[in-house]
Amino acid sequence: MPDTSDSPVTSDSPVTSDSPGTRDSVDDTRDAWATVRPELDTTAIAVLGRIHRLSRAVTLLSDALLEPFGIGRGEFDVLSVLRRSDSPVAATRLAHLLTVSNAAITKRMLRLEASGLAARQRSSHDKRVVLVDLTPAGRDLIDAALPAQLGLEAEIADVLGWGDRDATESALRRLLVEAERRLNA
Amino acid sequence: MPDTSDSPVTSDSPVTSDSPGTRDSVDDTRDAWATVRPELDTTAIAVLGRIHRLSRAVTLLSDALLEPFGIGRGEFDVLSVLRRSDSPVAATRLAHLLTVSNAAITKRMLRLEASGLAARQRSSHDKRVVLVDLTPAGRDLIDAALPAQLGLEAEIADVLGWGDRDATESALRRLLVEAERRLNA
DNA sequence: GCGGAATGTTTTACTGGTAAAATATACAGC
DNA sequence: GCTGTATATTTTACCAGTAAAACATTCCGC
Repeated sequence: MPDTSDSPVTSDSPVTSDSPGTRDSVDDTRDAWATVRPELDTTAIAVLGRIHRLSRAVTLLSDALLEPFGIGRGEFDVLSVLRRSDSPVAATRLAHLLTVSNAAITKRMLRLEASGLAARQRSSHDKRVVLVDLTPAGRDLIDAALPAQLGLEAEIADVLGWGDRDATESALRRLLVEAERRLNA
Repeated sequence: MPDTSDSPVTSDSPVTSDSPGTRDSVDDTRDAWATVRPELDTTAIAVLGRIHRLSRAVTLLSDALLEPFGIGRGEFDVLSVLRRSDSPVAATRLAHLLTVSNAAITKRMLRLEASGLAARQRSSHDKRVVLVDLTPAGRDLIDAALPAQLGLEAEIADVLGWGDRDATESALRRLLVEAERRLNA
C-alpha cells in the first residue's frame, strides 16, 4: 500500500512529466532520485520498477482470491501446470517450469498429497523420477479456482485499450525472452 | 529456468501466433491451455503472466549482483528509500512504501543495524514512532550497489526501441495505477 | 557387467517473510 | 486530567522458500 498522494520527498521538479494522465508510485520514486542524485539514469526503473511493483500488487490481490479454496500460490501453480498437461509431469520438470528449487516441489507435493489434490508415483521407466498427477479432486479445485484468477487479471489488463494491449504484450514478450535468455545463460 | 524449447504439451495449434519474432514461455502456456480448455480466455495471462515471470526472472538476476555487497533484496530496498529521502523515515512509512509488514521492517532494521548500515532512533515528537536513517557506511554501500542494479535493468529494457519504451512505460503506468488503486481499496 | 560420473528426489539446516498478540504512547471527549 | 480508542513498533509462533548434503538410480566407457 504505497500511499502515492503522500510523496516520499518534496516533489518539486517533475522529471517524469511525460504522464498525460495520473502519476503512480514509480513517478514519485524517480522524482525523488532526480532531486537527490540528478546524474543517475533511472530510465530502467520506468519499465522494470513498474513491473516489479505490478507483479507484487497483483500477487497480493489474487492470493486473497485463493484463500477460500484452501490453497496457496505455490500449490495453485503446481495444479495449473498439471491441469494443462495431459499426462503426469516429472517433479524436476515442474521445478523448471515454475522456476523454483526441487525442494520446493517436494514440499508443495507433501501439502497437495495431504489434501488429496495431487499424487506422486515413481516412474517405472526410470525409478529416479517421480511423476506427479492431479487427482479428480485436484482437477475440480483448479477448475473452480481458475476463473477468479483469470478474471482479476483480465479486469486489470482491461485498463489498456485494444491496440495498446497487443503492443504491450509484444513488448513484454521481448523483455521476457531477454530475461529468460540471461537466466538460462 | 523454464526451458522454452522443451514444450509443456505437444504444441500443435499455435493460438498465440501473433508473435512475429521469438516465442516465450507464456506463449507455450497459453497454447497448452488452448488445447486442454479451449473455451478459457487466457488473454489476461498474455500481459500479467509475462509481468509475473519477468519480475521473478529479473529479481533472480539482480539479487545475484547484490551478493558481493553482503546484503539481500530487503535491505537494499530499505537503503534505497533512505538514500532518496533527505530526512529520516518512520518505520511504518517504510513498510507502506515497500508494501511489506511492519514486522518485516523491524527484522530488516535488526540486520541493517547489526551491519552498521542504518540506525534507529525514537522520534522526540512522538515517542511511538521510530525514525530510521542511513549511516555513512550505508550511504556508501547503496551508492556502490546501485549502478549494477540499474545497469542490469537498463540492459534488459534496451531490447525495446525508443518509441516502444515510452509506450510500454505508459501502459505499465496505467496498469500500476489500477492495481494500486485496488490494493488500497 | 563394473566403476564412476551424472541425474532425480528428498532431507537438513537455515532464512526472510507473515499475522496476530503484546507493549507503549498519543489523542479525543468529557 | 482520566478513560477509552487509535496508532506505532516489537515479539511470538509459524510458514514457504533456499542451498547443500544425502540418497537412489541410470548411463557411459571400457
